[in-house]
Amino acid sequence: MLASAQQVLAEKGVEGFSLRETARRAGVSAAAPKHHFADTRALLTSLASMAFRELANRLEAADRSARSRQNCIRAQGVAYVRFALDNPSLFDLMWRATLLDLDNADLIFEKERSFAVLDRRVRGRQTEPVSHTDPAMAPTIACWSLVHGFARMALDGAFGVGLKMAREAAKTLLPDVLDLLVTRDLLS
Amino acid sequence: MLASAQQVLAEKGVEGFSLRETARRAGVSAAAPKHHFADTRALLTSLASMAFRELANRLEAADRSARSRQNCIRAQGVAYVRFALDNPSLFDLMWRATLLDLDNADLIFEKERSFAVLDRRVRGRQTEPVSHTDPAMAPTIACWSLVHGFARMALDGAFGVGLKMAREAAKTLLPDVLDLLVTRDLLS
DNA sequence: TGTACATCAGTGAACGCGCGTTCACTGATGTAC
DNA sequence: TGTACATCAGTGAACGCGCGTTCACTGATGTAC
Repeated sequence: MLASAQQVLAEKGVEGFSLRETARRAGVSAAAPKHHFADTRALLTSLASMAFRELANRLEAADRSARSRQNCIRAQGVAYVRFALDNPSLFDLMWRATLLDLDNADLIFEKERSFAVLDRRVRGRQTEPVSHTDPAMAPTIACWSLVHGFARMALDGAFGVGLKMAREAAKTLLPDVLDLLVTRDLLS
Repeated sequence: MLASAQQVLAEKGVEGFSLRETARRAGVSAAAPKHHFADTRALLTSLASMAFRELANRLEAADRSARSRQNCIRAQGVAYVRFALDNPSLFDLMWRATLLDLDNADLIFEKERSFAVLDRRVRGRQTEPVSHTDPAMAPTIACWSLVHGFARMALDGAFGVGLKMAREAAKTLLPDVLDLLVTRDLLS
């Protein structure tokens, strides 16, 4: 069921997603999904949770792959954008608040985990986790915003239409952008 | 017609938008819009063009309102996020490549104009405009990404669900984030 | 100044579409005694 | 070991919904002569 849903999402995008198509893909009648998911929202929330889990894992792996703090942050940025470009529809879904059950414990947990990976590297381990809106979070928010905005713009065709051009632009542009970020030469 | 469309978009969001509802709002039959717009895409593209024009105007006004380069950039960032939070659905639409006619001359012109306002201030007037994917654009891309990402996350509920909380978070968090950007102390 | 005609925004009924959802049902699997 | 019953995923037909689109039409406005 979840596998079919992922297929449909990847092919049709968030807009084109439907329970019926998912059931069809799973080779099952239109009414069958009701036995497993109350509604589309519940199903999509499951997918989003899985996506955040995968993202957190990738960020952690990237973080482990580098030594210096700067390189760790750089690696996380690259991993973040790659995840987005590898899973455009899923990445879309993860941020569509209106389609998800934001109170879902799993979703909250994995989302928070993703965020914590970057936060730990940016603000350091010494500081206790605080609310996202605490002024102390500004550096982490800034980093996340930068990378998130880059990923979104790439996906939305700001660097050329189509995934292929987005990937190309990311390859040539993202390293420079991250360099500016970590070397603090953003505005020279 | 365009005014009704804007109303419907604001109320129902990009997903809930429909030609029929727009016609209803305009007090006109369902078939009437066909005389003015070939399809939904054409209508939405018009709305997006207007939105980019407005955004460009606001960025220009913000830029004029400050003196130093740092303050100009800061002001543009605030104006960008305010525009997004003032027009959530419209801001959504502006970046929905699948729903727009990306070849539309008006749309391209106004989008490019918006981008140029920031670029002129970040890279300076001396440099000729180049392709968005040129490595020389990295500083502008970085700034735009940061602000764009912040706006998107605020709208997507990363700082709390609902527009009210998003606005509050923007008020307390954005100045700090922009400070980090313009003082180059992003990673201390 | 008057007549004939073209243009064109809007009408209202009808169409097929895919959607989520309902409902009584079937049939396999597991469990209590 | 065998029988009776509960559970539950899946069926397939039917429902109403809002959607975009079509079609022949009406009626006002503008224009050529």
